[in-house]
Amino acid sequence: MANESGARAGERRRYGQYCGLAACLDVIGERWTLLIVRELLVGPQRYNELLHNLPGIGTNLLAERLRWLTRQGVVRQHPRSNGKGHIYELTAFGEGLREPILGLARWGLSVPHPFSAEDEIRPQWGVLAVEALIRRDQIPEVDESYEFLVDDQLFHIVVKDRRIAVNQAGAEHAALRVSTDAKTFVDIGSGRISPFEAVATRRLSLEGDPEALTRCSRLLGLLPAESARAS
Amino acid sequence: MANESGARAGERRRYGQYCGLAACLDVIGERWTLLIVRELLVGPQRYNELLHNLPGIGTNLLAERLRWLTRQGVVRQHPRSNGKGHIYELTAFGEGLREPILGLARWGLSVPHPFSAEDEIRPQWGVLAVEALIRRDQIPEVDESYEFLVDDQLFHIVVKDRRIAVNQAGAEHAALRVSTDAKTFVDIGSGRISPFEAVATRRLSLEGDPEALTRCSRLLGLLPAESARAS
DNA sequence: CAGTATCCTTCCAGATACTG
DNA sequence: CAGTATCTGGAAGGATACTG
Repeated sequence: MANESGARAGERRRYGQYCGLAACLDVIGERWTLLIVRELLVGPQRYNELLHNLPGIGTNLLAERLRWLTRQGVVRQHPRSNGKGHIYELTAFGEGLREPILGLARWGLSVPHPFSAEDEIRPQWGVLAVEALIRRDQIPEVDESYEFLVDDQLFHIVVKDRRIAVNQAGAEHAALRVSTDAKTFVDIGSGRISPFEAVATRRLSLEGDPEALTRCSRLLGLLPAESARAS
Repeated sequence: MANESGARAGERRRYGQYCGLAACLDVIGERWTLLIVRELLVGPQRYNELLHNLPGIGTNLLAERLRWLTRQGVVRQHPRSNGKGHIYELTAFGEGLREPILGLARWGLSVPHPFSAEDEIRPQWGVLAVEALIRRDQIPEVDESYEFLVDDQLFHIVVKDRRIAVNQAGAEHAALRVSTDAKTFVDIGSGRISPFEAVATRRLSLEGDPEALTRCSRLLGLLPAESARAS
């Protein structure tokens, strides 16, 4: 009886258009909603983790959005083994937003002046940036993996048989190990600085095969594609 | 001096996150914005056309959004040859939203009950639905084209050398000509009815090679992929 | 920890009137 | 025709205090 104001199913504002995009926005178009999905794309999280990772959201909004996304089948809430509280995760349906969201994120990185100096940052957004930047048409022919440590987030890209996977945790035998802070990471992703420049200014440290760095940079679209010569 | 309330550049609500997706949503995340971009993805339009194709938007909102998108470099406004008024079109930067938007639209079509009976519809949304449904991994090996007449919108898909293009206007030698209304079209796209069912109930008429219909349906993901047998 | 309840501000829809 | 400006009720968003 309490949630009548903001969440009565089917009565919230709709575009009322017989169009796939409008239908999509009816579900995930409200403020904050897509950012919640973004968080869950990196992995399941608890309520308070989400609250922390979405600076500015306000607890009522988060609760309302989670309720809505659960009703819509985008998010699932399941009790934790210890019996205390629950954890939120994407359903298979919600996972279907991964590609379009990565596409939007890539576009966002290409916005002329996307960020302000006071903007908040969380290391997992670096994971997202990497996923967004991967060029499916620039996959190296060498099977190898690249490990990244962004603040305290450890993850890696695996290249195998010209296929790509991004995984949490460290890689066993990484051809390249990159260590940096989240801000530098996103700056590289948005083209504000080059990976080489970041190394030179000691904002980023590298370990491993220099050739692998070139392949990795190319994979992420940070260098001109294939066989282009430096000018 | 008049637009101080809603449109002072750079002062509007931002997420304030150092993240590509947040930056993207700072630009196109507000209500109606992405639908305006959708309209312009199909082709340039004048103010009043946009007003008509975005039922419910309200003239002030449209004006404000167009001003904002122009400032952001997503939309360009250029005077028409006859000197009267101007026409709005996407910039190259705005065009960069095509893939993610098509992805969102495809996802929207997969929402359980996306539409309501009173929803408005415009034929060009059918063009968008087709673009959204194209499976890059299911391109026929036969070079041919498929023509669609959706209400009064004529367009076609060209398959050539395993590459795809969607164009306005009719095709010269279409292997398949499909004629239907926009609602049926979107219903097929969202899987509510099959193309064959639409033919059987005379909501859709076909002309051309039945084999081409199968290839085209497969290309649009309306039939199980490759060599799968009907069960 | 995981949310509700409350209060206040901002944004949006729709109507309408106005300008070049 | 192609917009811009203004107004108003109502809905959504934001901050914070509070509860099981």
